[in-house]
Amino acid sequence: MILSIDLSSAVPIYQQIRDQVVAAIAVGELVEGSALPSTRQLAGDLGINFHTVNKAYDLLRQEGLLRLNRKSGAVVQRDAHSGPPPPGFADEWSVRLRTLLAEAAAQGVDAEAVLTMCGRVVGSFGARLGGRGGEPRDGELGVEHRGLGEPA
Amino acid sequence: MILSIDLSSAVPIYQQIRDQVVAAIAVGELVEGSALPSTRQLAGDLGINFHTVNKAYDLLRQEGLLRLNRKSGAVVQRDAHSGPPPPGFADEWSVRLRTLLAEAAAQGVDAEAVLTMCGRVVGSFGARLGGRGGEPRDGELGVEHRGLGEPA
DNA sequence: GGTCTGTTCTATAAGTAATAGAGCAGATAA
DNA sequence: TTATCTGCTCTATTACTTATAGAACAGACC
Repeated sequence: MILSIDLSSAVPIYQQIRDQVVAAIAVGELVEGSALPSTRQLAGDLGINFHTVNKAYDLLRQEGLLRLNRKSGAVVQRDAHSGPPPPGFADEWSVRLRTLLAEAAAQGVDAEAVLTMCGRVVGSFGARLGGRGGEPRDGELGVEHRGLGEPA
Repeated sequence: MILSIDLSSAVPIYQQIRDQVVAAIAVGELVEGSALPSTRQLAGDLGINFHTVNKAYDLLRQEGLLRLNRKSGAVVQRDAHSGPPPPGFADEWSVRLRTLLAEAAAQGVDAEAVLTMCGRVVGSFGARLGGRGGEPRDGELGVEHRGLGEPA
């Protein structure tokens, strides 16, 4: 998994981290049991403060996607195959879905195109099924910078 | 169109207003040419500051959905039938779509269910086609409060 | 003991969200 | 002309968020 952050983005850093971990779980790059690097480690690799990583991990824990403890560090707690979503998730999520799809509709993207894009995205998630990937069981996260990063 | 805001929500008020105008355009409740109430009028009806409404309208103008001028006030500039989306919109939008769909996938919503929900939402937008609604051409916005609103 | 982990506290600087009041320019109607 | 409406701009304040930083604690591991 390659984690990249964009310091010049309007999206907060902690949210960029969260979004990318969520995407990695959706794709199958991270599965239940996968270990993530420690907050200080990842912060050092990304060149940011460890409190920012802490915030991202804490958010992921609140969403039920991460398990944190002193013993084993940060471990993925659930993935697409860990069972049904928590109660109430679908309702809350579909509200946001409606808002996002409405934006495309208002801007003139026709219904067919919208559903085609949805299908393509969802299809890209299932791509890694069956194999469970090449033992992605360790916190080997690549690091990539965009924006204000020095070339080091 | 009924505009309701939730003062206790984590979503900023100006964004709630924006989202609901976008949704109204997607559904067909507002079409190209529809007039919206003035900033001060809507602010008064909602019991909020007119600068907050101003911010929402300004956002909608930046997105190309609203036209603002001293003469005619706030007027919807485009809807689903006003032609193709502006260049670059689809790219930027699909990034957000991927993030949102990934969240559902990671939480265990299966691909089929996700696409079903997408289809249902998109279908609800096309519901008002053909008729163009019952002349929704005036700033007759209902107002509804949730959260900390006094019963007045 | 030393080092790693998550966790918690305080603190600061910069930015955002929402409030408020005042005023200007142009268009409209009494 | 006067009065009122409109969008628009300016300053200002309060509260919250974002990201930084340093310090410390408890538990696990070698």
